[in-house]
Amino acid sequence: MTDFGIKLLQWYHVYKRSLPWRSVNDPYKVWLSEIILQQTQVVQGLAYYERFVQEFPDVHSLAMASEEKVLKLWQGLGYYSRARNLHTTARFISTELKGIFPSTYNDILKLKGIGPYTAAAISSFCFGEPRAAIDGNVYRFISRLKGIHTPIDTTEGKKEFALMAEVLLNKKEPGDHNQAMIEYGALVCKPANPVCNGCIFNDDCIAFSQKTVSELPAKSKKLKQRQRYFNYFLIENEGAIYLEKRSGNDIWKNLYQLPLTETEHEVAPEELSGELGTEVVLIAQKKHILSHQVINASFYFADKSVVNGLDGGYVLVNLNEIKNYPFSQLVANFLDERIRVRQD
DNA sequence: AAGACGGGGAC
DNA sequence: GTCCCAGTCTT
Repeated sequence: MTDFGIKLLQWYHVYKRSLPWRSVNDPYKVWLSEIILQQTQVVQGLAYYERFVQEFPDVHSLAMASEEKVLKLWQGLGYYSRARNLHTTARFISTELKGIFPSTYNDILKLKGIGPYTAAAISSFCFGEPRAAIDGNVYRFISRLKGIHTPIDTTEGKKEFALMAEVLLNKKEPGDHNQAMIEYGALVCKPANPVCNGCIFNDDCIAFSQKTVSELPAKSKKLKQRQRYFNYFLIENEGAIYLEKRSGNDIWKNLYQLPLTETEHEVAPEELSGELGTEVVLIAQKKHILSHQVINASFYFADKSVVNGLDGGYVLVNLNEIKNYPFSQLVANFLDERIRVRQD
């Protein structure tokens, strides 16, 4: 056992946060927590984890649920493919594997929605398999500690960090070691304003001695945002409105929305009315900013004839049943505002 | 190897 | 505004 590993575990046992998925050994719940926490901060995922455990206490109850129920519970968390894959995998485990969660890294890795990080996390946390789990926190911690400037989002970087993480891994207690590495990155070796003064490794930290902490970890890509223009139509029909289920490989797949036409540019209400052959009235405009695209949304009152002019299948939903349908936050916020207005 | 995929927290 | 978050899948 290395000196580093001992110091890390000592720190972890004193300073670790008390989190609900840490007090269980059930691989189902650990799996659930790991999927929820992918690209998601603990504070944001906590309430979702509690609601999922409450609603689906085991893999069979999750498998039995409809996808709409699962997506509704996931609403607001983003990256909805996580929810769809979670559901698919739950059904696979419940039926094909008789409810028995796979117990090795290689078998866990085969499951849909589970990649190298999550397979290492579950296999080490639940089954004591010595696999290094490398998430964003660990990349940051190791890059600074060892002064590695190789970009973490390249094949070369992934290999280099995987090797270093394996060297550092405490193979006697891989589960606690992995959690400690992650926790140290989250609480001490933070992205902004890391607590270098209070860091128990600052004597050994290459980046600290070279004053390059703020440069690490290095990344190669810079993501670009794309502008999109969504025109939504609120079409009321005797206490009901039309909804449409999104399909195709696009954002918000399988979530519901108001009937929609997407345009290349901003379109004036008069122009839109002309193209649709019926008058539409602008209700609200909203700029919905995501990591990789900006949705410029316009919401219109429209007549039922608009639905006939658009392609796609629509369902007429009573206002008191809308709450059962999963929506993007953009549409959910609009509907919340409209319903509040209607109740005034 | 490079993009696509959400939403919110922290600064 | 910027960057990041217990990453994975598709092309």
